Amino acid sequence: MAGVRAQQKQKTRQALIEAAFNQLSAEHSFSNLSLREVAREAGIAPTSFYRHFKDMNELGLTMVDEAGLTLRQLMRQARRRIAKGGSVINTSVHTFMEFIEQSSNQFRLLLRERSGTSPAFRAAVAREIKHFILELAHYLETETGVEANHAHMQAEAMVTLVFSSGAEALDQDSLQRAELTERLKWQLRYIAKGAAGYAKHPEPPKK
Amino acid sequence: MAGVRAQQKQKTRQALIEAAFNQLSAEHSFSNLSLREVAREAGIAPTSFYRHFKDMNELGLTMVDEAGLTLRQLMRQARRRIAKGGSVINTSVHTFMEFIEQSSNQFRLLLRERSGTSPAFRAAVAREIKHFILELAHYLETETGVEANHAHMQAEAMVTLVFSSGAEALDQDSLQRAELTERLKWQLRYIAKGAAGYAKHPEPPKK
DNA sequence: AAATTCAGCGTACAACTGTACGCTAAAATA
DNA sequence: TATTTTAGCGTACAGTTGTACGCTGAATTT
Repeated sequence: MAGVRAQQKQKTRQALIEAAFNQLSAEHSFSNLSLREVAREAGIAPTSFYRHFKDMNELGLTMVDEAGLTLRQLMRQARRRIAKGGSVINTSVHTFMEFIEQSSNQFRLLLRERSGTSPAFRAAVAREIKHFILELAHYLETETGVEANHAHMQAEAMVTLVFSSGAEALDQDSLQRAELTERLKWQLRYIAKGAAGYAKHPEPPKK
Repeated sequence: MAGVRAQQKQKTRQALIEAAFNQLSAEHSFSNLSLREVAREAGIAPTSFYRHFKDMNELGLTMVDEAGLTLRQLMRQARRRIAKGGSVINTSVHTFMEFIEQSSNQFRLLLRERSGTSPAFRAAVAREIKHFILELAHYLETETGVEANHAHMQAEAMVTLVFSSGAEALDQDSLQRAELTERLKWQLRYIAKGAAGYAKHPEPPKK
């Protein structure tokens, strides 16, 4: 049983999602996408939209999930690179910038809806970012021996900076982007250095 | 010459601006305000709108300016408080949180349009934030003796964190807000501490 | 082979949008 | 006082939006 029917349905569902992502851009945000335009780009009649989503809102939440998935996959990749001996800051920043370059519209969605108009959206994005933060916090705690609460605040600050730089990077060419990345790394180092003083088992002063 | 005519014009112009700010909220962002609704709330006919602004866009830019002005006034106030002997971090954070509480819709505008769909808006917001950063950078440089470039990166990171926390604070009650503020202060301290190592005239190790 | 399910379509409608155009009355100017 | 200027209004229109409703034909189930 191939399930020809269900298979086709999945396909146009995906077409809708992709059409919506395509219409996101620097000039077009989710909240002013129209159901009709999305349907048009996906190649179906406006009314057929409802066979897949009850709402534009429901589409949007699905898109947030998808963007979150991409982000999590990237994180896993970063972890692998780090495990292979890459520097944490370098690898993470570099990986994140790849995300922005390759999936800019997915990032744009997360970025904008984080402070957007729909509470459900904001919550969904916050949840995705939380993953990010928790994972980093855990890493920092075990790896640098910083106290749990401090590790969490540190992770939070770092993720905030990375996201914010990502937002700036969206508008920039690769030269500016390289400078931006350098600055970001410095800023992350400030935090790492500043937070290092709060280790669980305070190590004896170096040397 | 009171200029009765011009005076009245200014008044309804301001009414338009305030109507627009009123319609901004957690659920309503600038890009989906409608000219007609704004005109309705301001108590004028839709077509009269054009006597004051060529565009909704032009209205929006005016609003960004106004929000920026509020922000700058607040900054000046913070500086006065600091000069009177307040701690820099405490005073700044506290002042900023006042801005968010008292002018949440102005802050919402800056927050959202920073990563919004109009390049002109993004530029305008960026300009306002730049003021903020430059001023802080200058303060850090002269006051803590950190090297200029580092001072700027440090200021940038701090402003980013403050803004980001402000965004979160918008959704929260005063208890959560208090916790958030505490966390933010820690994070700022990380940065201050971490960046302190890059002073222009490296001071001899303390004591 | 007959019956059921259902993705997609076309039509239709009411609500709302931005804005062109010309009028009016009051303020400003001459 | 006579003339000009202009903020604000009402009408009008074409375009777009979301979505209710009923149909169709092919895939699926019985």
